[in-house]
Amino acid sequence: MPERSTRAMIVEKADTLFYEGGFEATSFADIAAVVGISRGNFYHHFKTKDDILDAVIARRIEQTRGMLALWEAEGDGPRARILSFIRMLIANRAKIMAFGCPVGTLCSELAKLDHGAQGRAAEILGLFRDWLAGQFRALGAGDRAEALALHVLSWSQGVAVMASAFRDETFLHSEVAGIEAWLSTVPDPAPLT
Amino acid sequence: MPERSTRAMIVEKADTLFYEGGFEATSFADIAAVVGISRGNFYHHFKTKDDILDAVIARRIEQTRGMLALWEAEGDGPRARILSFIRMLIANRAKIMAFGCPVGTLCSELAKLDHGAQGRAAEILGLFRDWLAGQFRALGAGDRAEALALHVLSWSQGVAVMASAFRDETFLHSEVAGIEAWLSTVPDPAPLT
DNA sequence: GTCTATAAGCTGATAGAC
DNA sequence: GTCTATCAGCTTATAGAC
Repeated sequence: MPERSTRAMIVEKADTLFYEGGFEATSFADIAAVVGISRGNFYHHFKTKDDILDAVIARRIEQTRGMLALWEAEGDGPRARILSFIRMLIANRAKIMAFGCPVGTLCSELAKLDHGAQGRAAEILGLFRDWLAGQFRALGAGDRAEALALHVLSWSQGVAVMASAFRDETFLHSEVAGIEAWLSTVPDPAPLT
Repeated sequence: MPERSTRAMIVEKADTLFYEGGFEATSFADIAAVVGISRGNFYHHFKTKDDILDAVIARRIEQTRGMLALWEAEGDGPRARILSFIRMLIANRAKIMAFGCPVGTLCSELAKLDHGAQGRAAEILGLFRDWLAGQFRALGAGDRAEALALHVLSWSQGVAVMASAFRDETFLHSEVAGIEAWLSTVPDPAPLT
């Protein structure tokens, strides 16, 4: 299936370019140049730029599902699984300091563009929220599981924004340590939220 | 000074458009249409689009300084002053849910564009950080004042990203309540950070 | 200080040869 | 399935009349 290969390559490169340069600022010419095809050929695979965005979001949803399933399978208990999520901030720190969180920044950009795909992009955050809520439930958080999940997700989004604004790796590490310390108090965290 | 008036109007309208639609997606034509001048006239006041961005950032820095000075003058003690900052999230909730935080989203966009003004935009966050750190010092936080300031700033950035991604006002209110509850434990906050 | 007219280049998108 | 050639429209930016 040579067709699927080229198409998959376009989506993969577009994903990276949308992340590192933004959706609107990335042109067909940019993607075509990286993939190594002509602009004309492009339209054999995708009719509009929005179609590429849809494919990129679908790819990210699929990859997120795969990652969550992996953490679910490999993590030794819910606390360790939540740590897998938090430590993404460390594992991807170079890219996060340069470009922020791929999902958070895409949601922000699409919101400003008043783009119809904004809701679908937010679904990726929803996958993390639901998975994290499941882990907190397993920790005995009960009704507060979803609020705790949103809190961790929100905290990590804030860290990503700040780390990229200030390009400050020390801050990133100390906030991750803060999240981990907070997590050790769950399911009975102090005053929060 | 009729010149300054037109120039000031351009900066004011550009500020709003950059916030609500993004810097790159906003064209000279968009700004000119809102201000009510021709595109040609535009270049009498600003030579390049980057010049407008510089002016917008300078305006935001000035307005932030003014706001911080007001909170400083009117706030009844450091705890009340920090609450003034936190409650911006509530006061501006409609715009935050639609477009995120004006400063955080601008920093994120400029980072992706690899724009030279990114550092200047981050200075606005720096103003908040330094002011908050001063308040935490006044609360007796000592050496941890700056870390606590960054934590509040980061927390509020995360809330802004999540509130706009999910368009969820309930979440926004409950996180603000969480920040306030956490603040009441300072200068001796639990496990944190 | 504001306007119209215009330039050169990039944008997303199309048509049609191979 | 990939290419070249082309389109209309928009972009930032300039020149020059009033």
